[in-house]
Amino acid sequence: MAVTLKQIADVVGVHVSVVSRVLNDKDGEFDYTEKRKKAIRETARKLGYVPNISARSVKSGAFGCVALLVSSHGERSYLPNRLLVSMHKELEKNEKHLLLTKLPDATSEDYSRTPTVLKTLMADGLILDYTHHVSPEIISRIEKFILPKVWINTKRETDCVYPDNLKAGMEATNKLIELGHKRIAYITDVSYQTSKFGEHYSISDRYEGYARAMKKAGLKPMKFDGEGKIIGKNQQEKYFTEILSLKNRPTAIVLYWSSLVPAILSSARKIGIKIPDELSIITVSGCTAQNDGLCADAMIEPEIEMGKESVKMLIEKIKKPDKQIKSLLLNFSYFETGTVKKC
Amino acid sequence: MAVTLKQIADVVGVHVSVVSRVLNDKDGEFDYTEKRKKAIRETARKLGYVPNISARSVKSGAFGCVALLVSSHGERSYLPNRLLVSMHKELEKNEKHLLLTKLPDATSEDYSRTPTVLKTLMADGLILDYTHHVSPEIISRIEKFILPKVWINTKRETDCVYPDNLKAGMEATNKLIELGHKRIAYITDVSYQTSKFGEHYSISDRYEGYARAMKKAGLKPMKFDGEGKIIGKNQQEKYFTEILSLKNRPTAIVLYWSSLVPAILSSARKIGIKIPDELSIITVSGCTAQNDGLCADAMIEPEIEMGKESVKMLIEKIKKPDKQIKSLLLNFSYFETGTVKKC
DNA sequence: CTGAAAGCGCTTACAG
DNA sequence: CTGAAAGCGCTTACAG
Repeated sequence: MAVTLKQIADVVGVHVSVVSRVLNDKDGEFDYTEKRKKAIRETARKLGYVPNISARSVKSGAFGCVALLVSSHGERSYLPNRLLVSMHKELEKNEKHLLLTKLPDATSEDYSRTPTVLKTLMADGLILDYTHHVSPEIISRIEKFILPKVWINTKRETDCVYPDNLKAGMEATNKLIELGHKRIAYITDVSYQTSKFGEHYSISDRYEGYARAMKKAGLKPMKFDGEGKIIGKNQQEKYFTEILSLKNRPTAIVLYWSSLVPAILSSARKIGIKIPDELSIITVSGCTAQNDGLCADAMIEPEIEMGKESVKMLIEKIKKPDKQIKSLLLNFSYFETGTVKKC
Repeated sequence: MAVTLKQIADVVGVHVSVVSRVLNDKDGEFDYTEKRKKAIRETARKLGYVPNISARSVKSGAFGCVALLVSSHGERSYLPNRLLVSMHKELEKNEKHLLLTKLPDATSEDYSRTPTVLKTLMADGLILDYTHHVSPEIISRIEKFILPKVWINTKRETDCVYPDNLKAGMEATNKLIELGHKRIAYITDVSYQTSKFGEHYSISDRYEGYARAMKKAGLKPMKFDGEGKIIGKNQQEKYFTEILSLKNRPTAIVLYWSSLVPAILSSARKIGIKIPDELSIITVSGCTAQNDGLCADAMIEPEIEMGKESVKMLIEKIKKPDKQIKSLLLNFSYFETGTVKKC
């Protein structure tokens, strides 16, 4: 079906090797006549020749491709637009493509099925976008896999790029402390189910950052976690109404994730608590939330940097597969919408 | 570096063909002894054999891979999490991988550089995630490219899967009309820059849906588009304050995209307009906004369906490359947060 | 019933 | 200076 070098060679009346060299501009040391080169190039164009990358790979031993393996939970997975775009940008500089693969889901029955990228040679390296929800079997299979790899969004000593969630929790809290707040609550993401394979490191780290900042300022942590239960969408407003009706209600809130912002806002509105005058809010969220209508100040995940840095680290590892690289921590940025004020 | 069939064959003392057949379970018609088969399998495991997919592709002529080409604008591009995940899910059923490529950006200097996927055979088909910001040269090069392709998120007669933006605009408007609203405003996304290569079809279609619904109800359209100018983040609140202070101010708003929700909410709050009692809001947004803290009722883009249906269509086209398939329109869903009320 | 050989499309070291 | 041949890793039709 597809046109091959051989077909061009037959039409022009030369050997495939000549065609290959001319089309790849490797004719530097060869003195093919301009006429012949032109004939080859034109025939290639006329026939609609497109080189077959597989054949090239077999020779070169490289794939020109990096695979991103993403852990997921049902329809959700940590795969933000900005992360992908910045990975792509950095890969482009290195003339590599991006292959996307979802890791088997903890909620699915086949949660230890090995994905094809881990059973086949099809990339030069792996980026593991690992939040949680991945079975220990798969993790160990990944670790044993021959290709160079870099982890993102998880906490590892080496070969890893991840956001500094502890610092983010600390910064958000300090910001509120500096504005004079004393009763600062930390609210976990009660809308989201934890995994049977454990929690994401950000859950403990963000809280830990908050707790340290509070302790350092001599303040008592106030943590609300719904007692570990998941609170459905239509119960969330009630949940916050209870918190905001407490005798010593918090004057400021640090929120694990922005999913609960609507519930807090509408609850505050109904009770008659004005934001930011009577209640300050800082949440954590992703880059796109800034364009998608987020209504609270937020610590924004360093998705762009994570994409870029992980690719750079992987390229380095592809060049020197045995080298262990010290992990890289990334800072969050701050997004202002006006939900934070002096106490 | 990587282990090959030959190495296994040498260790076990058989021919490569035997190894290939045993490891691929193609030994049905062959009567290799259990002992030999076991030796081959164990050696493969011990050496850490992983088949090279390129070599396989060269033989089979197929790549087991579908490329997604995404148009983009700077760091932005239409690449929602749910779209990717659902594509991946459907591709997995067909044992294909997903290759991600960004199309050259209208804002970059090399906006007509052909991406490698369009110069090389590396996939069995293409999905074109085309919003706008792509140069006409590239579009025509895509159209000429030999592989089967399916377009998404754009309006084409055939080989295309796209959200019914006209209907979405109509439904949002009708919902407000049924609740008794008469002064319903349509507000464009004044925060977003249009492209030099034209607009996305959703811009005219959503408005057209709104306009038709208004007309049918005998109401006069009220369109606010900032006179075509881009309004920066710190000017948006003022923009809405002006609109909401008009003598005959709208009692309801249909919003092109959710990016402006924070500005509307805080503007309404300051003027003292209660939501939803005195102002109803319906916006349009993506799937993830539902988890990322969207604070307004919204028509949600059918990202999951678009991913699934586009892959199904492409698989069909890969089987029958010459077949033209009638385009598929998808419905938006409705996300309720409580910003809509009777007038 | 089994193994050796041909061939997929390409590139490049090597012989003439 | 040029062209034919070898070979990348794999699969499978074909000869013994």
